[in-house]
Amino acid sequence: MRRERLYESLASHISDFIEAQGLVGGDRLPPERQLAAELGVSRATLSRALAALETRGRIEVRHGVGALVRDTAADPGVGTLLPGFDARPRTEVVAAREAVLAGIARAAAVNPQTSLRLAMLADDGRPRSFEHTWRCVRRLADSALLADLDDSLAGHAPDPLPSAGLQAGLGDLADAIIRGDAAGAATACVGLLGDG
Amino acid sequence: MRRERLYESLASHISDFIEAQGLVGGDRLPPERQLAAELGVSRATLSRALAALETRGRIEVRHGVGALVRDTAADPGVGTLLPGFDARPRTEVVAAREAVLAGIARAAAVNPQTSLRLAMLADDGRPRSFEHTWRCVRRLADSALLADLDDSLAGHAPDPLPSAGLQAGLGDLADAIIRGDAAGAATACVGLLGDG
DNA sequence: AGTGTGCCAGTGGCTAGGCCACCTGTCCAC
DNA sequence: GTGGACAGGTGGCCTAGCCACTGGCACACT
Repeated sequence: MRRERLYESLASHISDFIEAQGLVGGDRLPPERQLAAELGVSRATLSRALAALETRGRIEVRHGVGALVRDTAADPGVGTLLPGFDARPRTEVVAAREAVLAGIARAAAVNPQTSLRLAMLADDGRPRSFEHTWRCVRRLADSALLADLDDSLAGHAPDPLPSAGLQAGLGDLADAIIRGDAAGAATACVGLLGDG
Repeated sequence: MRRERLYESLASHISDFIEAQGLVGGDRLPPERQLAAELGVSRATLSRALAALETRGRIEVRHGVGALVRDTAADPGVGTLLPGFDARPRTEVVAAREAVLAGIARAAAVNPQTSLRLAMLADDGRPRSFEHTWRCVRRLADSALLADLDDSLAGHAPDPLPSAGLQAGLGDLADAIIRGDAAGAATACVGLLGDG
């Protein structure tokens, strides 16, 4: 029943604009002054709309640079599963899941069991997948509670898309766990879900 | 380390203000014009800070009425999502809370805001308490979700008792955060709750 | 007395224009 | 080649103001 605020509907509009233009991670939106003129709103209002999109994790606004589209696996609708999570700023959910990932990695690194470590090694020539690696790490960590927390947060801070950076990160993670380096394993998880 | 935006630090400040004034659900904040004048910022910036607090669920802003404090108890939080903590092995709960602690410490270390760091320094001669230090760190981390997770787990992996080891650990934690060393801050949290 | 109606003061929403801080590329001196 | 100065473009923030919405009040009417 509450009237929608202009900058809120603007945020949706810009999100559609990103989609329509086929912009992907790293691409830049037009400058605020230009975009405001094109959309027929003041720069202040447009800026608030961009801020709203930033808390949703859709873009990243950098002083002196511009508004950058963030690479995100689109997962509309999952928010209804766990009401409350979707109201949280996306950066918080990402930080929380990364904290859980780090905890799982730490637990996996201190587990003396060795057989599972082998399954984590990269197949010859084939790139490491997040899903496969992570499944092995979770089993090695052997904590149902941490795994549940991971699942709860996964829908809202989803698995990262394959990329060169992800490959390197997964490699660091696997190496640290095989070495039994708990601190290194935890550190390797930071940034794994996307540059938060 | 990204410079913090004024309206973001303002949001934290106002959140503290709500706490300090003892405002509860339904209470009204001062009008924007007055609050902006008292805080020495423009009304536009203050309004953006209020918008940020609204997306965090801390307040609700109504056109023609004002900014109303929201009852945080009404938010079921994460605790209800993961029932049956008591049934989990204690080691798992401890590991999970330590993971959350590490995530909070990491977030605190990368927060460019400096004023809160000073409050974390040990009082002359008096031992550092876990409660006080941790309260400062959580504030610095500025993540409602991680704080909720911490609260949910705290009842089952309670705060540690004062000891020489705890003193050293808290010192390491504070030093790392003041240095802005995220990895060090996270590592300092391991073992803090006692090797249960 | 009860009821409805219009008004109005106070509130947030939004605009306009401007100055400043920040980033990045370029160009020049070394 | 390398490092520093510089300029253009960008977002951050401010001042000043008008508009839209809400809620309570006085006033009329029943």
